[in-house]
Amino acid sequence: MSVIVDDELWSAVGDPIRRRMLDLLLTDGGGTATTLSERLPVTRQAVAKHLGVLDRVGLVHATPSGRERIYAVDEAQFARAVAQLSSVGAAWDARLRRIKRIAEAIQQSREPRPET
Amino acid sequence: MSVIVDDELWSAVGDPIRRRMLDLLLTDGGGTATTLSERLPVTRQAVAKHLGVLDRVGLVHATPSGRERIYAVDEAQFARAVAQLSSVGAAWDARLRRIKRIAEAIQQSREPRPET
DNA sequence: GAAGATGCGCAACCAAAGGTTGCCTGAACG
DNA sequence: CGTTCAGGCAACCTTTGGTTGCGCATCTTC
Repeated sequence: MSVIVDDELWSAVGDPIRRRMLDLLLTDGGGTATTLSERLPVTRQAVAKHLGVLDRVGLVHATPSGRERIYAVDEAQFARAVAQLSSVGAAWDARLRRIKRIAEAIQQSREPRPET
Repeated sequence: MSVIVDDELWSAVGDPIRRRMLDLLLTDGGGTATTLSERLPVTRQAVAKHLGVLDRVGLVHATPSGRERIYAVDEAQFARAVAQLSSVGAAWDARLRRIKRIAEAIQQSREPRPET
């Protein structure tokens, strides 16, 4: 029962800069490579590349407006990414619980009378 | 309110191969670079490097046994990683809900009383 | 409308990370 | 012993994230 996710989507949100970009885009409702780069520790070009990655997996989409390209989060796709995140978290959490339960059972059967 | 996580921990589980490795280690209760590589699409050396990364962030630890090095998941640290995953998922989920609620409110206020 | 400012895309280049092959050491076992 | 097999090391390649530099297009302002 392995945890299977869309590696492309996951790796898109796996980058810390891209996570912060998504955060900023969600907070502000949209932004350009330039405006984003002003609030990030990387150059505009780096931001542009990240936007390209996010665009390719459909997490954001651009709207040309004059000489600007305004990017906004695609909520549907973003929701899918969040769902995957949650499902992996849940699956691993469940697995941890199971392991802990088993470990306790073993310990109980081995030392029915623990001291201290 | 931005989503802040331990980037080291996150990027450790951000790699798809490392996620599958953790999966395998959890399922089997432990393993060596060699045994893991047999079930992964990469070479033993690549697996060894990944194990090094996971070891450095404390997600796994090795137990020398003869000429083997048996790796196992550190459950406490792994639990922390899972918690971070979940918290990011939850935060983004909440944000999505809020946006959707606002969007609905706007639409409602616009529909009964259209423009100007 | 021309001139400067501003936003963006492209190209070259650099460094780090993931991956590979090859080799060598050292424990296990006949 | 000699063989075998797991693991560590080193060299090298490719991808990816990052930078600088430049050119083009679009605003803006006189």
